[in-house]
Amino acid sequence: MSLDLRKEQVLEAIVISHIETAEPVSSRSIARKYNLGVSPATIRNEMADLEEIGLIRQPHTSAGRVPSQKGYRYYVDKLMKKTELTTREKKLIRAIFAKKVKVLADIIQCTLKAVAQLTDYLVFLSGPYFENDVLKKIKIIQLMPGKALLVIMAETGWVHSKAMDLPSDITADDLAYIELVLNHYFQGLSFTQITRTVLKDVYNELNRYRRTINHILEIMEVVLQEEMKENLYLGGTNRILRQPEYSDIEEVRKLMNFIEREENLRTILQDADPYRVTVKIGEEIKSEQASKYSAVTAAYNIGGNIVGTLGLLGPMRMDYARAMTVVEHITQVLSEALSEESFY
Amino acid sequence: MSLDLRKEQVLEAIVISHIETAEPVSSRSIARKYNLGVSPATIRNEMADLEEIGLIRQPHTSAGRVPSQKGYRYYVDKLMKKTELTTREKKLIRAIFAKKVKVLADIIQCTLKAVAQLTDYLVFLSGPYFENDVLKKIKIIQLMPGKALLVIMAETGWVHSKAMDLPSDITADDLAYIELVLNHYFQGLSFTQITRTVLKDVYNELNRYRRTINHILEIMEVVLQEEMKENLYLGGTNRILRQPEYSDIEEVRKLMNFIEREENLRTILQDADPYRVTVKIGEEIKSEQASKYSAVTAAYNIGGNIVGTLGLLGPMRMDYARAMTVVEHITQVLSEALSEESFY
DNA sequence: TTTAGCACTCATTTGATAGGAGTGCTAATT
DNA sequence: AATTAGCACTCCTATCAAATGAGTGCTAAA
Repeated sequence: MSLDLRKEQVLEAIVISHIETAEPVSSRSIARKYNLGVSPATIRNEMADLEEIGLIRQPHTSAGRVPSQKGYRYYVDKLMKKTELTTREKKLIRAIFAKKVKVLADIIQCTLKAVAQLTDYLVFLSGPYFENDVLKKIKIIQLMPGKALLVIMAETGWVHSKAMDLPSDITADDLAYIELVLNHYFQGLSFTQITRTVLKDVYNELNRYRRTINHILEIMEVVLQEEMKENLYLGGTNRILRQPEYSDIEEVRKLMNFIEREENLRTILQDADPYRVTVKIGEEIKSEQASKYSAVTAAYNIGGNIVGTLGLLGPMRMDYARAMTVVEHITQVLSEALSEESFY
Repeated sequence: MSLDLRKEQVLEAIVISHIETAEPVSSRSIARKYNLGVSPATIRNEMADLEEIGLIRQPHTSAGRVPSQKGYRYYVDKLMKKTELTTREKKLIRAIFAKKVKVLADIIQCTLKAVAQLTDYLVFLSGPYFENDVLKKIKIIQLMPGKALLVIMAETGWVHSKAMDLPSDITADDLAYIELVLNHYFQGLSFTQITRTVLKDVYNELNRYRRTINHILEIMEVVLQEEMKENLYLGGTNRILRQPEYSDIEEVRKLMNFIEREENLRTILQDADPYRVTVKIGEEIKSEQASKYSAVTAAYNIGGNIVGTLGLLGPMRMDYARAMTVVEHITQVLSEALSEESFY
């Protein structure tokens, strides 16, 4: 479906104006603000047509028009112009990320903070995960009697370690043997494969150390799951209250309810195209409760491998151009920050 | 200041009723619901007296009474009866904590979740910190060329480890030597002492490894700071929207603004008496913006050492008895859970 | 000392009205 | 054939007065 030029201009005017003011847009205000060189009456005619196609609608008979979900989609796909961040804003972002942060959690906090400074939407992101990371080596290092360190090294260079208690009758030789077996079974496997399969084989092989191996495998599982778990972080809850749609407390409650269920946000992130900025408008988000929201998402990477996704959630009347620019830029900065050095 | 019995009964009725309904309490409703054996007129007289002392006030001339900050304080100190959690609720808590959680972050999540199930107030807690934990031993373990693991063991049994990159020209002997020196200087010192002092001495002693030692000290600092940082966790933001005081969006904004500034919450936790459940009402919280809120806090411990504090924040019209019970019980469960085993 | 009774206050609800923004349609204009 | 001026019509919103009712304070009687 494609519209003639003037219809597009009218639609664009309606979308832009409504995004800005949150109010229905009247034919007169379009004639005034956007120089289309025609009278309100003409615009009204066009509006009637646009409404028939379903791109805009009227909240009630004597009101102006607001874009429909379809209208926003048309706008995003065909009319929207890309925007840029100001140099000031870019500087701001650099400044936030500039602090030497060595811990993953801090970088995530920086990200949330940066986005919150740039938009009044909800920010959420799935923490880096390494489902496909491949295990390079396992080490068990005895720290003192009854206490050892389990170290898991991955191909990507990430190292995970966790302390654990040992039965007192385990000797250094035992540990060395266990380490050998574990490496034999697990080396070269991806994290997913490890948790799914081979566990049983190992268990049998190391039968005589049952108590210890149980413990070790349990801890390995914890570590791996920790690593593979796509942690979800959320921010901007205060900011979004500035959006006029949330001057009604009921709407706020609904929104809070929606984001309270983590899987809602997870789904949005998972449904995103990993290779480009994705825009989901209203019912395009696969969740009944989300029919009034829109989400803009983009993936971020470490050294080129996609490891997580960042998203903005806001009312359907979202500044899509802005949101896309922000999401794109931030994921890029985030990727760089993560790729720069090895983290814990 | 002490009141005669009937005044106390009236005050108690007003507080309880207002906590329940969030509405001003009339003399008639007291006469009806609480059998004081007197007429509304008598109660009105008592109310006039109570108002004069400043324990209650009238929102406007023809309205009932609501407790004042002083009134709540009197109630909490002298009238309030302790409540108990139902066995059902206790079971619920057990269930939430029962899942095998090995990671600190998970336990915190459990805590937030449990409290959110039990009350409709904001929950927040300062994560366990170990300012006074004493360093037992440092180990540097080479994993592969250019990569080593820095392990910090504390007297409490907690073990922290972090991977780091090494200059390629460092030998195993070098590392052993560095380890020796570090232990020599740091062993037996508390984490606070380590970050504050001795760093310089070490730096001089290990001058010839400057590049490496810089790196190691930096990482040590990160680890220790991570450990000492009183992390702040927050939950229940949705739940508190159920409180009728937050059916006005402006109030919500103010509240969000208040909790957005972490130091506000930090201050509340720091001001708490570590040895008992603390109740701060209205202006007793040292923050201008908090004059309409109340907070109930209690500390939790690991093996008897206090390591953090948990708090509830709500409107002044808070169910103090309930809040205190919940806070007390949860901190206890949390302490047990944390003391049970060694975590990462 | 208590309480019935009543006048008084003031927030809230209700209903009616006016105003205004905006549309849709028709007929005139270009 | 396309545009537009003009006007009737719709429906939301603001305003105001009046009614309502909850609750008090005070006085006088019990």
